[in-house]
Amino acid sequence: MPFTPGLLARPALEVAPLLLGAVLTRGPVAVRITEVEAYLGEIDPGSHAFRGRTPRTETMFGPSGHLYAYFSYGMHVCANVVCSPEGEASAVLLRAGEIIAGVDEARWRRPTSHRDAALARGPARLTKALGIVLGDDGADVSCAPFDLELPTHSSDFATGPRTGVSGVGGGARYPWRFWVPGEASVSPYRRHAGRGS
DNA sequence: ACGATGATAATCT
DNA sequence: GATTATCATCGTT
Repeated sequence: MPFTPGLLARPALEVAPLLLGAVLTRGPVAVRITEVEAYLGEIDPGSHAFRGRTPRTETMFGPSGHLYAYFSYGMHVCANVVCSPEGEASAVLLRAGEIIAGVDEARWRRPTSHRDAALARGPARLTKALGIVLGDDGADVSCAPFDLELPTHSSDFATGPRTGVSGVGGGARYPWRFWVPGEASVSPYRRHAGRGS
């Protein structure tokens, strides 16, 4: 029994700090999570689920403990851990982590990364290093090839504005990014949120 | 170190 | 047809 499933059946804002320091395994590769973002679904303008249930966001409305994987910017896959009971769309985006097992495999998948600290620094890099693909959407994180180990006690963490979220959902209004201070694998803060003009 | 830009396709309007 | 929860690369300080 890797963890108590009930722990994830709570709002994303409560689950997010629990996932810092957690270890997510997929096959031979494992990462220790160091940076996440909370998305609260229908009340959150920055969430995919803000405008209700669609085919893409279906798993976000499903039971907690499953993976919400989506395709982004034409070439990237990002992964969330679904939170809250079934029917409530709430999830935590895995933004960065440190590879602690299967480093060789991760290096092979990410040949452009020349430092190990950058192997899983960024949401799309993390999924690439773990080998998560769009087909993993809806997978149970407690079943093979996945495994999730939550830390026994929560570690220190910092919070700040979410990255890459444009419009009302971004900025200081929703400081729902959580990270482990002083971690080399945490992505640098980007202030520029929107594009154009 | 930092900022601008192109790549590239699913999803939604 | 517009938008996007991004990354790598190339330019300038």
